[in-house]
Amino acid sequence: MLLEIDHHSGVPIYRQVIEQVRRQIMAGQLSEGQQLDSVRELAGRLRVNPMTISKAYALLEVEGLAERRRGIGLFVARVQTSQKEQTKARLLEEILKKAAVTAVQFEMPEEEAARMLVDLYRKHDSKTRSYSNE
Amino acid sequence: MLLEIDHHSGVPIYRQVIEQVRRQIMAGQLSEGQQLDSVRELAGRLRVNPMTISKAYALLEVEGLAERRRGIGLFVARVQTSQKEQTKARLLEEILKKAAVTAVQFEMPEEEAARMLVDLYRKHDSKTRSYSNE
Amino acid sequence: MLLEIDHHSGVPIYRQVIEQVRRQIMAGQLSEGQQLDSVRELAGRLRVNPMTISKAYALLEVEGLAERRRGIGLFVARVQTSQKEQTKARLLEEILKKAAVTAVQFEMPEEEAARMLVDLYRKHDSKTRSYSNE
Amino acid sequence: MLLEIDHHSGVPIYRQVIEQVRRQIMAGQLSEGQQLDSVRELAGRLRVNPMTISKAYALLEVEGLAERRRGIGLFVARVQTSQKEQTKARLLEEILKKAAVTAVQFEMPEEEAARMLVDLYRKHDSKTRSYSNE
DNA sequence: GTGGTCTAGACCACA
DNA sequence: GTGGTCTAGACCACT
Repeated sequence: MLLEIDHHSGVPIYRQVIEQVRRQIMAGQLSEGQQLDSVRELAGRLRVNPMTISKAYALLEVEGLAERRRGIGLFVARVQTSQKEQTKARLLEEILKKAAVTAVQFEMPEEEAARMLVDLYRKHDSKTRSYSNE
Repeated sequence: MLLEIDHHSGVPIYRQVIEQVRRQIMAGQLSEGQQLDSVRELAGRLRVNPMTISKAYALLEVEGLAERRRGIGLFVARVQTSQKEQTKARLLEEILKKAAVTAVQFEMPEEEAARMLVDLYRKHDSKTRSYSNE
Repeated sequence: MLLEIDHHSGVPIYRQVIEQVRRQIMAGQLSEGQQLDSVRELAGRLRVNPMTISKAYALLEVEGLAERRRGIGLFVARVQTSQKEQTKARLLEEILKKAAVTAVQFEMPEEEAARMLVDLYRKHDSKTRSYSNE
Repeated sequence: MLLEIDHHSGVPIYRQVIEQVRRQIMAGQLSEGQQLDSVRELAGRLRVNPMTISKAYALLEVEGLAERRRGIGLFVARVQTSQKEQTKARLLEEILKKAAVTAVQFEMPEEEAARMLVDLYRKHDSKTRSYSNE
């Protein structure tokens, strides 16, 4: 489970954890039934207070994305594929819209914005693939 | 000076003000030397406490984007064009990168992401232009 | 953390706090990573409103001299030694220059100015040392 | 009458005016009976609001350093030599003390502080003399 | 426990 | 008229 915490972003740590776990579940990088890192392990690795992780996990459970199995740990819950697709589409549209609005406001031509997006896409894609080959 | 405050976003009001004024300065919608709305006027219009606006303005001054002239008001500061362009480019790249990463993670093909971006661009662009024609 | 506030100087309290904390950090009396007094504690001790202290701390953070760790407290940030030395040298030169200009303008001979400076230096130095021996 | 206003120092303009005129009177650069620049002229030259200069002049009059002759203008008042010397000594001690305290706090050796003071003294002195020869 | 944000309202200083 | 400062007190979020 790869998580990156930015201590200086102003975004609460527990939210960063939720956000990233949620994304990975949506993207299928964390699949149904898979066990999440234990609170202690994750807290130790990220060097944050265990209570913070515990809070994030509790909220993921409330959200229905994770299930607690007593005495064992937390597992990725079953999510309707349709709902998953819907959420993914919503998140994508949100972020693309922000990008579009910024480009319009700063007067970057649409072709240039699209080109830049594709460039960044390819750069990130190849990096990701090389990781998954390791 | 058009500002929109979302009281339910969780983002502090003063930060929303800073963010939007900063963007408008960068985009040239607020030009060098132009006077900003007075603290009291803006506070009245947005229905927030004057101190909240004052805090936002103070931080814009610290950031070097605005200059206070005592007893007169707050004015858009002189910003090096090169620095402005640099900041704009950085902001654009940041947001486009987030979009690209999301698209990769959710396995949306690059062409589709680019097409969606252009769609949203045009939609927002035409909306903006119709405003400025009013 | 020893701070002295002069309520009658006309200098805003939050600025006096910033100024003194900044100096102590520069002088190494507050060292990297050290925790500052909590907002409430300092406010109580100095008998001022917590918001006033909070404002000072927020600006120290903007200045890069302090780091907030949410829910924990404020800590002295890591400052490059070279930058620290530079700042100290600048501050010293500024104040010495003001003194020199005044002496020239009031036609006090250079030897007398230097002698007076050394006298005052020793007086203050011995006072400081006796404090630290308590 | 040479005055320099720093619009970014945070010190009120009228105080900067008072401060500098007072110093020049103390130093004898403005001598008893000499006429001060008119409010309009000085305001025009410094590019500040005439009311600001007017306020400064009024306070100099209250302080007894200047005398208003109706219909003519403002003149440097007669000041007891003893009082003048006293004020000069006080101002000098104040500024030298600040320098000494800073040097002690930043651990600059007294000899180095004294040497630096003398250097700055000579530099400023020679600059001043060359001006007065023009 | 920590700091952050906001309000309502007062008073000051500046131009 | 402008912005700056401070207070008292409430409520929130984070650890």
